[in-house]
Amino acid sequence: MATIIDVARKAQVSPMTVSRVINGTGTVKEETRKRVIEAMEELHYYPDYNARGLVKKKTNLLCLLMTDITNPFFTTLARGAEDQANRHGYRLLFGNSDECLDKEKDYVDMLLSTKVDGVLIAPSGDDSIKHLQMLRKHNIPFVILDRYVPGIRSDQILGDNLLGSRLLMEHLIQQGHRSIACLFGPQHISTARDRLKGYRESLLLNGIPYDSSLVIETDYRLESGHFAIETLLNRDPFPSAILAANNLVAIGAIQALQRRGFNIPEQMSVATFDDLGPLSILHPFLTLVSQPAYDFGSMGVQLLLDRIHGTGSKEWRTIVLPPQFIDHQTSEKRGY
Amino acid sequence: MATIIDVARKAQVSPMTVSRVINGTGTVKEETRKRVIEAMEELHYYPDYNARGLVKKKTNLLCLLMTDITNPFFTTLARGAEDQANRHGYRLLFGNSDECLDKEKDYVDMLLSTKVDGVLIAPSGDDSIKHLQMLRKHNIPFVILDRYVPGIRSDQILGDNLLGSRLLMEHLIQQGHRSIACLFGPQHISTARDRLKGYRESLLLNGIPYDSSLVIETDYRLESGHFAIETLLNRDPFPSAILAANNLVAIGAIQALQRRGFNIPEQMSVATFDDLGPLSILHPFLTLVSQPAYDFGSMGVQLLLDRIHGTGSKEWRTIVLPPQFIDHQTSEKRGY
DNA sequence: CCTGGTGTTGTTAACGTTAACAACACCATA
DNA sequence: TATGGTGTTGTTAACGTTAACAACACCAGG
Repeated sequence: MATIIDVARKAQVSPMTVSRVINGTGTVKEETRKRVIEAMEELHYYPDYNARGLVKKKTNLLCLLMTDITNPFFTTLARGAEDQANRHGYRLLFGNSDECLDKEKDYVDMLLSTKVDGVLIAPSGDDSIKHLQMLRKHNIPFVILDRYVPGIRSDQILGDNLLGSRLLMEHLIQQGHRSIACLFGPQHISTARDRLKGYRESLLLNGIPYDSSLVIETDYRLESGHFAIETLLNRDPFPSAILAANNLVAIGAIQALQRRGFNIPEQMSVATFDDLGPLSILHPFLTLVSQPAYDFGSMGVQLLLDRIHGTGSKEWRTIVLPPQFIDHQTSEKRGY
Repeated sequence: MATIIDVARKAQVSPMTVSRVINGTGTVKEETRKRVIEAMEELHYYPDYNARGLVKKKTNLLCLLMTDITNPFFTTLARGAEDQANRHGYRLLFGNSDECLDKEKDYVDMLLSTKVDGVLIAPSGDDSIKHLQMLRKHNIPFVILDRYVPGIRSDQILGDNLLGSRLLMEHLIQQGHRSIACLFGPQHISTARDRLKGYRESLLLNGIPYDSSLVIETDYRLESGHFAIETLLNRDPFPSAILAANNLVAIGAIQALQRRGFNIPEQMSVATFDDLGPLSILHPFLTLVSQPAYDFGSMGVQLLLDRIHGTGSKEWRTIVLPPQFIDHQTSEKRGY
């Protein structure tokens, strides 16, 4: 509750001198500095970041806007971002768009009023371009994470989903699978497009015909994994392996299969993307390519700060982080 | 970049009139209101929350300070808090103390400068009392989540860990286990104390002698689950069941056991606390009591807002949310 | 003794917003 | 026609901080 003026009065100096002590700017006699510090401590003084931001036009606030905090990929990413931001004296606001364009818009509006210094965003989909253009118009630097958005250039940190998809398919095919279902994700999301593309390319490369009755759309949520299995069960042929759009769809699918009495992985191999938190360490069901989520966050902040401070390259930078192949059935790990 | 003054000029009114339109306070002629709104849109005007906060002494910012964002319990809790905060027009800042008192202190300092309206905190332990007293001294309302702190009174949302522990023990004992190990958590954390207490009481109630060689300390982290198993293996007797301090310790223990060739759950039953995200849906290894994490967050925000607005009771309120017993081995769910 | 630099401190105004009050027009009523 | 209420708008000052500049003391060098 004490202000810089209270401190100044107590230390018998002007507020400006106190400000200099706080910020380490200008020169202050050692004796005066001591008096000021003493006064600050006695009054339990904390500078007001908002007032400071008002005059400095800089809030030291970043925002990380994600599509789903409860997804382990994003929580780990968030940790990376948080650590890196704090290390550089920035605070980090979290937002959750829930894969929903409208919620994303609400957050962007809020950010414009909060006057954040920069934004890390995992876009909800291609239509997010509106929001990105809005940020750009207001001169708020941003870094795109995980999903690229056609039509906008910016700094971005992406995974290689095409390669990831191919790795999983090669693995399945190598294991002898020829009838592989693909539960693909929403096509307005770049990761889902690339993963589907990888599926088709791998089939082609291995001379396996594309069978549209094995290919089913999902929405990246657990429930759509259930539905996909129901649909699949009514079709012919029934596959021996599944490439799932993402981790949640994979879980949903496995759960539905188990309910129907299938043994996993004996009667059905399941491969998918992104890790699933601590439990996956000991899970024998899944083969997956994971992404270095922590690095997504920490490098994202790094790129963003470079842009904010004008350090680093003037060009837009795209960093592609390599997928890591993990077969939980054999505990085999390989980097690419 | 446009300010309220730019809008005022464009709409040919005073800034105050614009302010009235924005906030819906006072009276403004319909025709004027239209002109103002038009001007705001043309200029892409967004009010500056910081400037507003400065004069209103209210930031509409809350903070949720947790011990570990990557723990599914807290991410779900975070979702509950976020949804509830947004519903009431509040923004939510997230913080991660990493079970570390110093990091917690840094966050509290930061919050005092950020002038948040209120704080939700899952304390790192009993020593957090310093930080809570600091908040209180600065008149920042707070709600304690998950772990109580002896010596401080406040609004709080807690689980019933004593009951939870008993439920798990009853279950194990009912299944015929007599030699049950306890991997207990840090004793400066209330949840760990209560869980250990439940262990001892259940033994007593069932006439099973307490054997200190079956009781091992952990630090709530995955690795300490490993170490605990190593220690256990060198001791006599070897248990047939384990009560693990929390979800991560349980995973660590299971992993270590599997490496040693143990079949889970045939050769060892494992019971623990809190859910583990989507994967646990299909995990056959664990028996656990989970807590309604989403409600922790959403009710916490509710309590906090009541306190901030002065609505609700003057008395400190403690809400104890009941544990839910889940046996993933049988998919049995029971509420208590 | 003057000059000019250096070190130290203070003054003023501004950042964008809103609270409190003032002012004025308009209308109905006595 | 005077009175007073109501509806609408504007003016001033304040929130807590810092940038830009001003001011002054002190000392070395000519």
